Amino acid sequence: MATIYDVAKAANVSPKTVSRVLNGDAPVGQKTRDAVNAAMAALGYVPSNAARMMRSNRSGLIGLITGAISATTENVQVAGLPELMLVQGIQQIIGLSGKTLMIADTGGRLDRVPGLIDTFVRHRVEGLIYVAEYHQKVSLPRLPDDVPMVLANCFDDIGTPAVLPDDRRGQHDLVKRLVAGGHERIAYLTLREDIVATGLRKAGYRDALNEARLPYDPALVQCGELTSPEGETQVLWDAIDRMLRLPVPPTVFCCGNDRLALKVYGILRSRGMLVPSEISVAGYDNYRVIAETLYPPLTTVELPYTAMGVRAAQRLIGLISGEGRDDSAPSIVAGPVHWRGSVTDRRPSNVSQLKIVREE
Amino acid sequence: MATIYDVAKAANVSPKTVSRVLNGDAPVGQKTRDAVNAAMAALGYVPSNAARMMRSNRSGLIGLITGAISATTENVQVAGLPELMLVQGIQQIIGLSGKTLMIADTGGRLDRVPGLIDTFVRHRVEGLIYVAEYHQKVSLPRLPDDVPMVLANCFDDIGTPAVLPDDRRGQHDLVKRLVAGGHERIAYLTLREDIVATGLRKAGYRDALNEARLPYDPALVQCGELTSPEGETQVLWDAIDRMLRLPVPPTVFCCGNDRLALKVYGILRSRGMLVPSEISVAGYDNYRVIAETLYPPLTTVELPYTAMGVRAAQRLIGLISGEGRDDSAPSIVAGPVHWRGSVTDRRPSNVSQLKIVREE
DNA sequence: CGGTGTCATGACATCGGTGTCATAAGCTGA
DNA sequence: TCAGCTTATGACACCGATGTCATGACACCG
Repeated sequence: MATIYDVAKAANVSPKTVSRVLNGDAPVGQKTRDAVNAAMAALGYVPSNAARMMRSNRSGLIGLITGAISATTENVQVAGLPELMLVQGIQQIIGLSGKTLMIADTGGRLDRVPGLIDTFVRHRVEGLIYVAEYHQKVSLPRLPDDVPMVLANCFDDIGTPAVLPDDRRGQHDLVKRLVAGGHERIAYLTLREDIVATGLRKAGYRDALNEARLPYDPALVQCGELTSPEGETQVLWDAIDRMLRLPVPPTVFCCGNDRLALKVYGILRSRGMLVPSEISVAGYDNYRVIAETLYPPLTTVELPYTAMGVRAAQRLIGLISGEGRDDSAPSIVAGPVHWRGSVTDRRPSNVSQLKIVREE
Repeated sequence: MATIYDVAKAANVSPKTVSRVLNGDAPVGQKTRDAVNAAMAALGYVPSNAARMMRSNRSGLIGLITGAISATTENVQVAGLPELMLVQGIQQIIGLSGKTLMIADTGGRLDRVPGLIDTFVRHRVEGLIYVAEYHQKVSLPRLPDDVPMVLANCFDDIGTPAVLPDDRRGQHDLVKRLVAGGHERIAYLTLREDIVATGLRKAGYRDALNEARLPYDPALVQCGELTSPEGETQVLWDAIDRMLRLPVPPTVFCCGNDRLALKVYGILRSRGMLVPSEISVAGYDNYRVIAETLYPPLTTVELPYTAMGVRAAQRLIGLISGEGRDDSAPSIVAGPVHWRGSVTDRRPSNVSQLKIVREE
């Protein structure tokens, strides 16, 4: 591969002049410039980032660690894929800043993280983003002091800058809208109890009930997910069965995520109940392949992954350029409710004052 | 950040000795070694890849270009997400080889590819993999001669090494199994006509019918997908309606992909037909979030993305180490049929001789 | 005891760019 | 006409590793 010396020789100038043409950091005569450009084209010259980096000490690299890619095989359960949109949001901002994103995947094994961090530090990344597969608490090995890090979709004990979804508000907004639509018996099939989002969303669910002065009935809140997929359908079936047999059964099932809602569709239909005319269903995530493809399309809350990615990248860029410590609280990003055909209002009501995204 | 000189000074040795401790390429006395290790730990020294690369001219980097990540927002239609498993398969092999994968995303815009390639060449990647979102023909800008490339899930005119899914055989295997299960009127709701896979799978469908000496009825093969999601449900509804009104209606619907099958579930059920007791449904892709979550779970053909990724990475590693031109034909990778509850056999039959993956 | 080989270590050049400084040419204005 | 400035260009050191070669200290062998 041609070097700057080859180009200099071919153009009959000094290497430094070639460098000046490349970087435009000092005036170069037109004739010289043309000669250099011609030589570069003829030799197919591409400057070496390694050499440039050595001198300038700026790699232009941002490291991204994620389990998102590998999450597709194992653990489909919890993770799903949409957190990749987080990566995409990060891409957008990093690309704009002229830096290059290096993505490394944990392959689902947390014990690989230290190795990946080491690789990144060897490459002298200017900053690091860690993306978790779902909202959770993490604890990562310490980095060298001069490598800033931002956590996306997760947080830790030691106040590392983080970007998180507003699960509490999301569930609240959805339930509030359901209440406005006349629903008073709102069932909630939650995700596993040990998941951070579950606690937050249950709180949001209660917030909305309280606001509307509706009673909270624990019988309407049940866990619909298992760690392993075996028997999950059965658990879900039983939970739904119990709730439908209540003296005053629910008129709508909120589900912990869209995948669960997909399952609930099947179960309700095989019980002969029509969605949405006899029973309404709502999800969470706005996992579009599911939510938009289901028949009828699914009302759900968007997990604002793209926006979170954008936010995380912006915070990192800020840390890199500002050099200042960023000790501020986690950024909490809320997503809109997507109102689709899987929910019907129980009575006419004026909902125009609500900020709801309406589709289709 | 500490350098090898800092470590050398702290340990009272020469930089070269530190280098020897790092690389183990020459014997170092035990006491010296301990002193060096202590100094490295104390300073938090991490060697610079850039400097190492300059000297050795080996970057240890593999470039990967994909639209897969960004495909999550736009174009959900065609792409779906599972091709990320391709990336995962690649990761596995590349990680094993001790090299580092740099992933760049096109953000859905093909015009960004040249820029991404340029960035990679600047980083002196040792090889490049291009991953397409679905089986298609591509035409990429020429690379410098010394950077080998492998295409995954796509192919080009000029014989670049490629790895492709065996769409023809996949559809053939599925239909063959359906026939063995007693189905004789097999409907096929295809993807868009302009997609490479559509032609291949239709051929596979006919292959299987021919083998079984079943007649081919064009009325049973209809396109069920549109470029835009608007009105797609209607098109699908009409196609299904036409086929169900035939004098001898189909007993099973094969769908172009699992997403389409999900839609078909909804449509069939809202027509009051039970899956699978009254009508069977099969998909394609083994998009697990859909196929395993649907109720009943979906029979489908696996698009062997992980295996394709592994294959592509292996071919690239071969090109890099062997230095030999690899002009061999594209690698065609077949995936198994996943037999699940969405299809029932029409009559008892011995299918034990078929190589079918049975689940659940 | 001197020659030869192995072990342990250091001096120095080198990879491909860029920052610093020097220098030469051309132009301006008193 | 010459000091003083700008423009255009080159010489050289340097970034942080590692390959090459040299050197000194021993050990072994005939």
